[in-house]
Amino acid sequence: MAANSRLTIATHALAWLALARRRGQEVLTSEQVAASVNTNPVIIRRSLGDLRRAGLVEVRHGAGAGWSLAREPEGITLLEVYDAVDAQPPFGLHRTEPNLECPVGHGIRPALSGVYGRVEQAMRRELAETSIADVLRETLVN
Amino acid sequence: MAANSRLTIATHALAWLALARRRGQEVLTSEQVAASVNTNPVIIRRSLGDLRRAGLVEVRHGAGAGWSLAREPEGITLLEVYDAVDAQPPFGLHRTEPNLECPVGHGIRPALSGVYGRVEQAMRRELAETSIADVLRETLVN
DNA sequence: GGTGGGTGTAACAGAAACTGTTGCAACAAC
DNA sequence: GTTGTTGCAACAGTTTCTGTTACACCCACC
Repeated sequence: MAANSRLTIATHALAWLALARRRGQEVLTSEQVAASVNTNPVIIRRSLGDLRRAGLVEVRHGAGAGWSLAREPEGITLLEVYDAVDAQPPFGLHRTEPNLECPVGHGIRPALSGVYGRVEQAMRRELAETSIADVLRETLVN
Repeated sequence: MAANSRLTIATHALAWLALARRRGQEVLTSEQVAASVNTNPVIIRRSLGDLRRAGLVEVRHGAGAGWSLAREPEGITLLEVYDAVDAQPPFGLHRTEPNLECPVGHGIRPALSGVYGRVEQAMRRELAETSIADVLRETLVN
């Protein structure tokens, strides 16, 4: 599968909004964000639409419209962004149901669900450690 | 993308090999494994081929051929299986290069690589905590 | 109250990845 | 040799994501 870049696009957009705000430009259009990410404005609207539904950004319509952060960048963690864009989980179970008459086929799905759940929890703990402000700081030193 | 089920298929095959061995049947054919996973034998050969290259299973050719574990199931961790099947990493960077003239576009890829690396390390630590024997034990209580 | 710049969303094309399938060469026990 | 099995290439089908076009809707501003 194509590597999932949704979290990357959304984080990029948020970091750019945070930097623009620090520079005094509160509102950016999807076209301005798209110019930094180097993609189509519709991709940005889809991504920022997810973030708006999660309460991370706000949108203004009409003339002079555009997007702005709904919260301080220090308070937005990558875990919230991850949940907002609902990227696919790292591992999937069997696509077709295994043979339930085999003892392994019968019990392996709940067993793996437990392992995969712990893995995802570890991932989430790590994502919660980093904020948009952290990403922006790291970005600007490069 | 379709959820990645490679780790699931490989782990299922290993658990089944471990159980069969405990029952006195050292060697299984790809068709016997496929019957438990409920898929095509070629899928199993591809998966077990990855595990063979990683030294986790052994194969015998000719008549009476088939697959067997190369190590004790207690000593095979899901991290080794994960590395053997090289599933895709959970997050991808931008598909097209961002605008390098924008300060965010310029520095965000190394910044995100750092975060994503820490997330993957957390995932790997968790995968290393579980062995095939653990999975089999959990499987048989369900 | 128009007007114009921008968002919201549907529809569709293209690319990429994975699964599943068929077919056949290679191989080794018997 | 015969037979059962792996190794692998080639291809179709499905799914998912990205990218693109098109158009309705919205609202600050004149």
